[in-house]
Amino acid sequence: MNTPNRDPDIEKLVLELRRGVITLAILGQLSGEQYGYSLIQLLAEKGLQVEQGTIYPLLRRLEDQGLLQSDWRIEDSRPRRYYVISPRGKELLPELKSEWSALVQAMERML
Amino acid sequence: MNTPNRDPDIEKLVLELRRGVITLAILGQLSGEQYGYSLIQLLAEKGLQVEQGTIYPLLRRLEDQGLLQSDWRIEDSRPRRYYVISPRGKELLPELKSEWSALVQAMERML
DNA sequence: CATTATACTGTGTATCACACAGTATTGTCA
DNA sequence: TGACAATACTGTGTGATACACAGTATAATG
Repeated sequence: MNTPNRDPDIEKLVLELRRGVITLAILGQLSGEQYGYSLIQLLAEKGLQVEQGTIYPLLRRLEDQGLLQSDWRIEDSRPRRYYVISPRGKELLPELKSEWSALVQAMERML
Repeated sequence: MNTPNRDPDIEKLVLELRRGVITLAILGQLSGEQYGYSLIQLLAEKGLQVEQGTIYPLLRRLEDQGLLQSDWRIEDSRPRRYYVISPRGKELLPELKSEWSALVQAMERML
């Protein structure tokens, strides 16, 4: 993975760009249930590449912070930990969204 | 400073959102010369609050990385360190911009 | 002449994305 | 059937970095 053949300077900057956004993306997508692996694929589909080593710890962290809920379930075959946004998360999401669009607008004024 | 009376959880998340963007904003604004203090005000005008403790180290770091150039000058009264984008920075900026809009678009699909 | 605004230099800390390593199960297809 | 890829997770370590906090010093303003 890791978008090859690209200037490593750019790579680092882009990584920092993406950084904060990942949490917002996850909260936005977890109105419906997802487990880690499916979430990675979902985000990739929408154009956001995120590593396993990023997603899994992040999901646990967000659950610790009370923004997500999870339960460990054995459907189908493999056991999977399913995550959904929590009430607290639902409460914060719109505010985060509006902060995001404020940021996007500020950037539009600057670029 | 520090946008008062706001949920500290949100504050932390917004901070992470803003994080990577600051570099992009600075590069975008330094087509014209600025010194640290004036840059802070310029960004604030456009809607991006950044602390002194963020800007000054960041400017030095970006110069170390070769994205900015500076010279120390005594105009008017006080001595000031003036920064401009470097050739290298000019080279990377468009690529960073397009990564940014890709990110914005991905977010639009998700929110 | 005291206070505020200007303008900078540090040091320290917490957060966090990702690298890397490891485990185990379930297809798939030759 | 047996190797290999895909699926699905846990865990540790590292590097980057925004901001807090502290300090210095000059200029403008009342």
